Order: sequence, then structure tokens, then C-alpha cells
Amino acid sequence: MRDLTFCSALHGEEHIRLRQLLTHVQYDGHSTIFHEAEEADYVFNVTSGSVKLYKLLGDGRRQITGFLFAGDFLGLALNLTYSYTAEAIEPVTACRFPRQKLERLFDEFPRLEKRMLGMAVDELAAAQDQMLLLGRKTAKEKVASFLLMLARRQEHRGVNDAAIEVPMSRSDIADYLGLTIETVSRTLTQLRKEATISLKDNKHIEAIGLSMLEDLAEGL
Amino acid sequence: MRDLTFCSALHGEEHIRLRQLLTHVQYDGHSTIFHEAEEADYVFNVTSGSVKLYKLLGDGRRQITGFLFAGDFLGLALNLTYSYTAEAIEPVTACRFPRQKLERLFDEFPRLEKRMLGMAVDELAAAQDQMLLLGRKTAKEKVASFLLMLARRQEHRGVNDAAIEVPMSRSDIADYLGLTIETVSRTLTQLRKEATISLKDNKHIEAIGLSMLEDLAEGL
DNA sequence: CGGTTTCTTGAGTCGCCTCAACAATTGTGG
DNA sequence: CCACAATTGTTGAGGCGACTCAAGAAACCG
Repeated sequence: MRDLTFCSALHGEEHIRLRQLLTHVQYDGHSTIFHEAEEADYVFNVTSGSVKLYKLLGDGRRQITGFLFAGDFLGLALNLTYSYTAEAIEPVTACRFPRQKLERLFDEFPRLEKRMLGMAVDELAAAQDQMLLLGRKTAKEKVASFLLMLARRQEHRGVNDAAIEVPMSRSDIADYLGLTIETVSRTLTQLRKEATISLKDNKHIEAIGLSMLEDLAEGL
Repeated sequence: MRDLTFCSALHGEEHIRLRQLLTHVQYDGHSTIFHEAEEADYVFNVTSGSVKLYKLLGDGRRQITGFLFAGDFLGLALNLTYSYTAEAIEPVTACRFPRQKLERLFDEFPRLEKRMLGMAVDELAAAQDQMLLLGRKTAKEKVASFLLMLARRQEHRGVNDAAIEVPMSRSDIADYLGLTIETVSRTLTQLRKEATISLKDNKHIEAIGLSMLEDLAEGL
């Protein structure tokens, strides 16, 4: 299994000092962890549950910029304020670090900062993939890419389950893919009729073969 | 004027060591600086000209993930390979750093790494804004946001010109905004007819008032 | 169970895309 | 410097994929 938290896989002293900083926190489903433009006093490490990140336009249009699961890092904006809102999809537990103290620890242990930079770079690559999806993929390709992303991250977390867990609502999926809930629903129905997936229930989807999703996702 | 390069605004020793690493390089317009999936041996700092970054789908659909101008940093993927292609739009000059040597310098001067992390975080915030644009904005809002972005970055570079410099082709703009060239062209015409902008020539656009663009960009 | 929310499905519409022609600009060799 | 070709940008007509609006089905929940 991969290291699931920021704290783990670190050596003695660093680990101890990190543990001194963190507070364990919990959030119910649908509760807000922090708001866009709020002062960024903390960074988080999700230990269980799932989180959505989103930005809003003036008239309420919403774009979900990412989903987080156990092991994911949250709030690495080193700016003064958060650049998006973070909300729990299902009950969430997390480790919370005071940002300033964490930054001071960076000076002492540059290793930590390297780790942080690595995570930022990974997120950046994911963001670029998502831009390609939003700008250039069809509804079917978007939904296939989304399911594939969930499957891969689930595997990465060490969950060994044939069914893909889909904790988010159709509305969340739509706002993540730049579609409407109706189009998401219709596309899932279409994939089911084409026998690419089977819907066990609304929160669990089974891919008949991941390779079929992969081909769809890349428009092949 | 703001510090335009990675090297500048650094103190004595760091600055000297950085200068020892860098090579000055030039690229003609339309020439490729590096390809997606190529080994990421170098990072760059653009000193003049402009660059586009893009990703491709199997069938040739393209998404431009960003434009770079003087002062911008390029290739901060600390991964093994570049995650996108970088191509010069107009003749480009840049400083080139061997990635491995630069990383070793990070160990010596954590300050440099902090700087790098800060840049990655800024890029991440920009990427999230772009996701909102691609997923949820209309063609008109997209074009207005694009012009506004160019105007702000031009100002940030210290260029004091009423006209917005637009070095990229309609095709590049389209692939950046998730539109077609025809829609970009029509939208610019529409903005001109509504007296929001005036087109001096294809590479220079004047905004009648930035606030009109700001309102359009946010869908107000 | 009823009431509420979420999801699905259908019918009709619209914004952006496609295809096509033309205009403007750029580049090239004489 | 001009003639010509090639490229890039504009405009129009028509089509289509995803959206809107609306109704019903399913799931959730006290």
C-alpha cells in the first residue's frame, strides 16, 4: 500500500515534529471545510471520506476543480487566501496543520518542502489533463475519463474492488466535467446500454473492461 | 519593474551559482522547445518572446494549457518527462538550466526551492481559473477573460501600452479557450461592434475599458 | 408509509461547430 | 517593388451535441 498521509514515510525527527503540529478534525457530509477567499490558515491531509473543491461565477455557475480522497493533500495554496471552496461529500476525517508553523518547519527540514513541491507539480499535471478534458472532449469521453480517474485513484489507494465507488452526486459530476446533470445521466445510460459499464447502484459502477473506458477517454 | 527572471532578485552567492548553471538559448517562431513525454532534462526561464504550451488527443484535437511571456518559468515539471509540448509563438530567448544540477542547488539554497514552490502554487491557481473558464463560461465570456488575462500580464511585465499585444494566432486562441477559430473571430467582431474593443490590427487589440471586459469575463 | 430530494427520460431549443466561400495578410521569387 | 501563391482571418448557411424545461421514477429519510 502507498503512503497515505503527508506524515507517513518520513524519518524520525521530522515525523515527530509534524505530529506535534497536527490536529485531527472531522466534517459531516455537505459541510464546508473552507471557503474561497477565506484566509488560508491551515493545510489539511484527508485521512478518510471524500472532498470536492470548487469555484463559483457571480451568477452561481460552478466548476468543481477536483475531488480528494484518503491520502490527498488539501490547501497547499501558500497564498494568503484559499483560491477555492472545499466541501465534504461524505463524512471526512483529516489532519490539520497550521500553515505558518508548517512553513517554519520547512526551513528546518527542506525534505518536507521538496515533498510539497512534488505534490504541487503532480496537481499541476492533473490540472492540465483536466483542461484538455474540459476544452476538447465530448460528453462521452468526459464521463469515460472521469470513471477511469476514479478507478485509478481507488486502485492507487489500495482499494481492491471490481466496482468503482462514486460517492459524489450527478450534480457534482456534471460540475466537474462541464456538463449538466441530464447529460451525465444520459451518458451513463448510454454506456450501460453499450455494455461498457454496469450500474450496481448510483454510488457503485462496474467497468466491464477498463480498456474500453481508456479507448473512449482518449477518443480512439 | 518586477523581477523578470528566476535569477534576479536573488542575493550574492545564490545568484552567482545560478548564473554558472544557465545557458542562453534562442528559438525561432513555430519551433518546438520540447515535446510532451520527452525527458525533462532542462527547465527554462523566458527572457523575451512568447511561448504556448499544449497537449494533444490521439486524433489531433489540441488544448493549449497556457501562454508564457518574458519572465515566465517553463518546465517546472520535476517529473521524469514533460507533461506538455512547448512551442515558440514568436522568436524566443530564454535561460536554460540543467534540471538535475538545479535540483542539487536547491539542497544548498532552500530559498530557491521556496521560490519554485511559490511559482507552482501560482500556476495551480491559474489552472483552476482556466478550468472554470473552460467548463462554465460562454464564448463571449471566454474571449473577454482571455483579453483581460493578456492585458493584466502585459501590465505586470511593465509594458505600458494602451493596446493589448496578441502575438498568437486565432487558432491558438481557439485551442486555449476550447472554441473554434470561427467562433473566436465572430466573438471578436461582436465585441468590436458592441464597442467593447477596437482591433488595431490582428496582433493588437485595444480595450475601450477594461471594466467592461471584467464584467463580461465574470458573466455580470 | 408520505414527503423530499435525486435521478432518469423525453421533447424542443440554442450556442457553438462544420463546411464553404471570400477577404486580408504574409511570404517569395522575378 | 510587384505579381502570385500560400497562409490566416472573416463571414454566412446549416447542422448537431449538449442545454433547457418538464414530467415521472427511484432513492432517501424522518
